[in-house]
Amino acid sequence: MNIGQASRRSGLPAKTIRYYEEIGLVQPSRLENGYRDYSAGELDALRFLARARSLGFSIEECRRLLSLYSDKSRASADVRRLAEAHIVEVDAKIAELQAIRAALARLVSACHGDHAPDCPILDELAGSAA
Amino acid sequence: MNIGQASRRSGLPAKTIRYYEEIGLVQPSRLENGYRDYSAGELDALRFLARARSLGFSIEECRRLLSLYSDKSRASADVRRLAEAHIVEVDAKIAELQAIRAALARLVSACHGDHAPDCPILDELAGSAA
DNA sequence: CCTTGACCTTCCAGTCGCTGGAACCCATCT
DNA sequence: AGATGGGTTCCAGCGACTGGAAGGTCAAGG
Repeated sequence: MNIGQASRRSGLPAKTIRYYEEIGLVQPSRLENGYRDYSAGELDALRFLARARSLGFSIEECRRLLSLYSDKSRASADVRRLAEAHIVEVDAKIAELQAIRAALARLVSACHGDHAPDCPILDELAGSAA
Repeated sequence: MNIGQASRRSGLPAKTIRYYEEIGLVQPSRLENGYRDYSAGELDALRFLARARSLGFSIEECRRLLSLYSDKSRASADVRRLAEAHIVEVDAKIAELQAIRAALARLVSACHGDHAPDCPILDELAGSAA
């Protein structure tokens, strides 16, 4: 199957699929005319990547996951460890964003938002307490 | 004040401060020896930037905020609009991360995590339901 | 046979917000 | 004079793509 089909069936842009080949994630064979030719297994790998990336795994984590995926002797504990470590990262990001959100909400609620030039948001960004 | 002091007092790395100059955010005058010389106002601007960036405003949003900050005739409603738009973005990111977190937690809880090679996490990433 | 249009190929540059490093200048202390 | 610790410039690289130019390939239509 050519890259256009692989793109449609995996949901990944063709550019991204080429990029994944370049960095050694999924390397298809080529037809005589030079076109990439994706096997069913390679399409599976692309779909796998699309899902793992959408869950926020980095490319290097995806590479690990892919190799565990194709390693028949892997221990599921390895995979679980990777996923758990990733949850910890996600939790940290959520907490950070929630703190940011709270700070912003406080700023906005302090701001009358009219046509007068004095603005507590700018005042606070400029100097007093963070 | 030289860049080292400005860095210590603003909390921004010197490299970052030089970068901000390069992109036209804060452009200090120079001493005879070529060293950057930050005024009190420029230090304020750097602190302002440090805070706004830590709240997740993009560089371009910071540029807007800085210009509102130095615009005596601005309406605080303009600032408020920017902050509110930013909250909407932050909320969207939080929601996305929470969805990701839930999906990961579900995967992890389905995985026995032992030394056997079958692993529901990989199975699910590979193909069935997302 | 020629053209059109949709594909495919490669390669290079740009995104965002820094960050690291090389190579060099300047200031101060011993 | 030399060591240390500033400062300066410029170039390259991060992650994970994305856009665009320039050109090869393929199937269908006039």
